[in-house]
Amino acid sequence: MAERVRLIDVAREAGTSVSTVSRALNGSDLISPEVVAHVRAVAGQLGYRADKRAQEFKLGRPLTVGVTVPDLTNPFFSEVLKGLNASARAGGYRLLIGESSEDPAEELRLVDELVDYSGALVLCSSRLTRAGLEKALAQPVPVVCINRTVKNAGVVAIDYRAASRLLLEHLTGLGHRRVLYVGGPATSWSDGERRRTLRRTARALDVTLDEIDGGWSGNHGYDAGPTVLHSRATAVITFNDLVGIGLLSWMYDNGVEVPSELSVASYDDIPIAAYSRPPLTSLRNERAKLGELAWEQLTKRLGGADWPAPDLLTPELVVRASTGPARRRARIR
Amino acid sequence: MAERVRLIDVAREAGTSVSTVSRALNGSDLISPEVVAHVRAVAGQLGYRADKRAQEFKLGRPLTVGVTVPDLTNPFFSEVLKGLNASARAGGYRLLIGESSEDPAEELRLVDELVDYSGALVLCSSRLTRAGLEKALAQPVPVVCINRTVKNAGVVAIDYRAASRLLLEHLTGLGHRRVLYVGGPATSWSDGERRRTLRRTARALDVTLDEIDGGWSGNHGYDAGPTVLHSRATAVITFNDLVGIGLLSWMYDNGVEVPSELSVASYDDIPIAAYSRPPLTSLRNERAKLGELAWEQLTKRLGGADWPAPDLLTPELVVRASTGPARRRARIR
DNA sequence: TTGTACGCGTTATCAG
DNA sequence: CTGATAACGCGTACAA
Repeated sequence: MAERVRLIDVAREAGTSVSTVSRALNGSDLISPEVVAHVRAVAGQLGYRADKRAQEFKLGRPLTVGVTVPDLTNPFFSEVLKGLNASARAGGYRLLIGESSEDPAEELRLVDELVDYSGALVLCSSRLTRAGLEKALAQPVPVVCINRTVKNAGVVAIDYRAASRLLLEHLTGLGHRRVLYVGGPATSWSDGERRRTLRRTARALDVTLDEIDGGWSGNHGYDAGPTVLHSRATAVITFNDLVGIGLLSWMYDNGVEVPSELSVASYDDIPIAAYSRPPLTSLRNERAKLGELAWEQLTKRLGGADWPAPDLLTPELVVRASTGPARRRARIR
Repeated sequence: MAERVRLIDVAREAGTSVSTVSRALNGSDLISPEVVAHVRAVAGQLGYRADKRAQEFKLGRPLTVGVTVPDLTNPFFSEVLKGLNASARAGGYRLLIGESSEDPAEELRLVDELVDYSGALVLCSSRLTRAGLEKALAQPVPVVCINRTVKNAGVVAIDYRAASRLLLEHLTGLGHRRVLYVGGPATSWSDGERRRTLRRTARALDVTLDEIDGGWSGNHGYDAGPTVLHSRATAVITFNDLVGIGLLSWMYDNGVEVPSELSVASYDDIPIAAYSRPPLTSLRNERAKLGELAWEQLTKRLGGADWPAPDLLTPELVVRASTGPARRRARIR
């Protein structure tokens, strides 16, 4: 374990001073080319590597963006992280991750902890209460919220109004008049938005909309099976594809034909949605782009500008075999 | 944006010195309780928060563990990250993430970059060549490899020998004598291990094993459909569940009955595997535990001990409906 | 028990 | 153009 080579070692070896070495290495403007070459040579020879931590410490805020997600294993967040990471990295920043386990209190602790090491924060699908969010925004670093609208912060979100309209219009176009929504986590803002926009659109389209609570995983969808079956809906919209696939699975296990007896559609269109039986009609959204836009907002803000207007991403309906014409259900159990 | 309160501000306000404040706050041994109380009170009142970066800078190595994964959206890695993150956090460390995009060169760059900010490194399913791995291990911080065996580093991996045996024994028990393996990414060590152990076990069980190349996503499985169908195998083992589900989907689209005409089994048993049609027979492994064990090895090592012996996790076969008795296929196209 | 002074590794300021 | 030197915010010998 060789001793770490420091700036002063290079200076000594090059027969000059630390300032010169620093300048030579950082490409300062006023310095003789020969010295630069010499210093660089010596540095290379000695295997010198600047201590990035010391640099950033000296320079000010850390080039790190702290991110919180409710659950690392949720494919939606994985892709957001992917996009955010790529952009941030391209901008010279690194990602410090925090997982709240869907727990608002934990999320607040995370924010409090991450901010100590971060120059900016991204809250992905924050589960914080309104009050909690206020506290988070009071941090001395810029904060962007993904899928959560809020004042005085960056906002990047899916346009759920458009999303819900696409879904319901598709279903009414197939003749469905009675739709059931299987919801997501109670703390999820986007679940609230989905419900709100669905209700509103349902009213406009004269569709009867019922709602039940759910969650975000396949289990939640599977467990909702009996309730769904006993409802009078001819079509179901699920919080996301995992729930949708779980529900499809229950229907299959219980001999309910999809889509002839029941249509199922969903939000997100994660890759696996194309491979369910039947393939799931879903709303494609650019999740990675959510992360990229979050980073864009951050850079602008870090550059001294005010927060840009919220970025709203309009999803696209991918129609697959899980939705079909409305028909009276053959069997009721 | 209030000015940041520093140690010296607290000292001034408390009418004492920085060292006293520092000691009081850090619970030093020799200091009068009253002073401690007083300092704490003042600090609290001023809303003092230690600059963690300065602390860590002063104290030495950063309390951060850098992690590389080939792809953030691969569910396998998500769960590893989840486990690692939870453990590391419990140990006072944070996770700095890096995604190599399945590119060995990029992974090496990542290692080189992350090490500047990390007190330890975890390479998850490293795609590095042997030489690249050598370089990575030459870093001045301890490195743990997940799903990759190597000398002079921590190693945590799935026991693929046991895994492959479980799979093949299950299939031979159903009468299959001709099995096809649909492989994963060429740079994947674990794909290599799966092949190696499958071959070896196939020989022992007198099973004919064929292999084709694939990848890690549903598309790879779907695209392998025609080749699989035209092979003479009665059972297929796929690199992972995503590939398996993609393959199932192709079989369905093309009217091939699973498992009556073809059995499909796979590695990993990600949650969605239970919801495919038919549900996928797969090898359950504790992915989160891989992360936890990696952290355990790291703490031991950071504590000054030698690297512990590699941790091998034995998977468990979850038999579902995608595997059944071998039968001559009804149709060949 | 407390305070002073120094150092962590770097960059920036200010003389020269 | 270059070299001392002062920070950045904190912990801790050493001295008192």
